[in-house]
Amino acid sequence: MVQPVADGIQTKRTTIYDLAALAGTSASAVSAVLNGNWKKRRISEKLAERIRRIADEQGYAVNMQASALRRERSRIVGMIVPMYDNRYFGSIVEKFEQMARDRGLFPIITCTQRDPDLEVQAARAMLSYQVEFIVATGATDPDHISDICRAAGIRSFNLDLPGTKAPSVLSDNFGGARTLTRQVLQRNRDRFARNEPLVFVGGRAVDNTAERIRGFRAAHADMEIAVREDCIIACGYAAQKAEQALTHLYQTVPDHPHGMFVNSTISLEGVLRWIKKEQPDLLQTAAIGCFDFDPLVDLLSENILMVKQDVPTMLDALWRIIAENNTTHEVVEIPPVAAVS
Amino acid sequence: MVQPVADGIQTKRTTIYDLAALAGTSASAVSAVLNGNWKKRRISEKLAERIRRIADEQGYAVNMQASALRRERSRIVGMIVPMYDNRYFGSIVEKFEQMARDRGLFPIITCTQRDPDLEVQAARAMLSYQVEFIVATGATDPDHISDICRAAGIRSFNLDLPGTKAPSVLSDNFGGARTLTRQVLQRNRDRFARNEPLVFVGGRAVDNTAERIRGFRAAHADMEIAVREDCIIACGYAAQKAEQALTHLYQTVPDHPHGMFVNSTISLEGVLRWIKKEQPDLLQTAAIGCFDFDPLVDLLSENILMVKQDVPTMLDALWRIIAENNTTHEVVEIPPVAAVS
DNA sequence: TTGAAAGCGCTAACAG
DNA sequence: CTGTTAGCGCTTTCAA
Repeated sequence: MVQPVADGIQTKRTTIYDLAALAGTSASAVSAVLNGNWKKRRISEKLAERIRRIADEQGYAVNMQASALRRERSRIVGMIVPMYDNRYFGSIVEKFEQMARDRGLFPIITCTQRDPDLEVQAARAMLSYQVEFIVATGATDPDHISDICRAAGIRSFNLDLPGTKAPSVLSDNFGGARTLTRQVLQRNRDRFARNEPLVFVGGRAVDNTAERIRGFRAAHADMEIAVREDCIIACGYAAQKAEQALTHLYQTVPDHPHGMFVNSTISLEGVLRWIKKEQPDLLQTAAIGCFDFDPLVDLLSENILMVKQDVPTMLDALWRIIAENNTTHEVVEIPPVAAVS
Repeated sequence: MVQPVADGIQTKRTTIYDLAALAGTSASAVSAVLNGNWKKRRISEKLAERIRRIADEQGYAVNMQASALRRERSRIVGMIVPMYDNRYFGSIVEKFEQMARDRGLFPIITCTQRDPDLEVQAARAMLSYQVEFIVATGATDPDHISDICRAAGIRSFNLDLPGTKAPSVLSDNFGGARTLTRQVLQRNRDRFARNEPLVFVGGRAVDNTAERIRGFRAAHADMEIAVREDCIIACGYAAQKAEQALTHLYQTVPDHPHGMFVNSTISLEGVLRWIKKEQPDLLQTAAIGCFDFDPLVDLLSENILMVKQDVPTMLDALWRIIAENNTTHEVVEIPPVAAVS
């Protein structure tokens, strides 16, 4: 049954039938041995050893498509992620992959460019490949993904952005933003003798950003500084949007504040571009807070304070919920950790 | 055949047999219609339409495990990538995914942490899931992956780092490094009146880094500046390694040069940390070149010149080679693009 | 102790 | 124009 070989390349893959023929036994024995449940079948140690040796020699690899079809279990787990343009999602993916592999699962990750259609398409593709569950990370429409999964009878989980139709694990955006805002206000007061509110830049005024704005307000209240409503700008995450927003703000609002709360490193990129072009000394005259972490930013200025979302703890919580397997749609909020230089 | 439903969750997935029963036709008709080759089978437009409607109503999704098993074609393609800690690999993955989807393929990406064992393990896992080919990106041992793939009868390709047993697409490391080095030397001469060689920091002294060192030397020769052999430090990519290397260099080599060629943004992170701690005015007294791009670095200083590897062109070349399907192990070198502020 | 056989869901050849 | 059937590689009963 071993197929013709040309130039060292097998045209057909080795199957358990090939191994069975080579070992003078049956496919079912080979299957049992290779799956480690041969003690249950009381296969002789000798046969087991021979089968293993031959499988090794042939470089045999089980066909998971066939195995999954028969078992009705793919061992594949899916994760949807928006982009790879920052450390945050990068570390989420790295850690998720590793934790999945540690559990004997095969992770497939798709990056959907913050595009709702692509998210849905990706979820459907994953379902076609029989994933056991989907983690929707930072999805623009998590509930839609939950609906699709539910219709297919598989579970889904939300990470980073919450939904109402599946359990969610996210940062404590309110608490994190409140602490960060307070630190920045304090530093402006102590170091720059500025007792003024901050500008808020970046994100979409729902979900996480709404929570962060709430924390932003609470911190101002804590320090008895009035929020400037005309300086809360949820212009989206893109760097260019943030840059444009600031250009516009500084043109139209002459008595603007100087310190800022920036909603992500991506938005910060735009903010810094604008600073470089229009207000090059701003980093020496006011503090900035960033709800996100990048080590390069840390080197840019002493006056940019950051919080880092606690990815390891978030993923521990996620996998705990996955393992628990109950049907409540709990929301778990993980405090970010300070990353102040 | 439609299974019991509890709480809106189907316990069993809909199959083409369910659809066939619902439509009063056969599974093969359903299959043909859903695969778009129903004109070949001359199925009536009316039946086709009914089948499509019912499939839609049921939220049917083909089981790719079964389909792949039968077709002996998975439509899955694999990519191995080292880490998600920089923009370069991030953009490679984003673009690869998109190009795979555009071709009706399903990309699975695994991040292997620059760990040779993990690379092999990942390749084997992908083969078990019947990938049609594997792209090994920045692999520590590309030829090992090629061997494994060859034994399984599937093709492999190298990206970013070359191998001898599969086609390779990489940056023109020699040319890129030569140009970048020349620019930095020139800027040191023009702006800082320094006519001295550069320190080379980061990477492993093989493959790409060896080529870059060659370009580094060539540029020095071009400008008639003698290379300082004791200042070529291929200490690995990690930020901390670069930081330690510089600390050591400046302690042991008192007459060191000031300008630098840094081999990646990750190494640059360490270099900048060292600068901040030990030589905070260095960015005002010498230029630095970085073989890699990050928009945040661009904001850090006017005196850091970068080249950006040309990911779109590299991936176009990669997919061209994949499509060509011939057996030569060509090496394609793509010039990086300037990203000088 | 072991092997034969059924069947997971799908596709394609073949037979109407 | 359409349905029946065999079989992809594997796992798991069942029978010996």
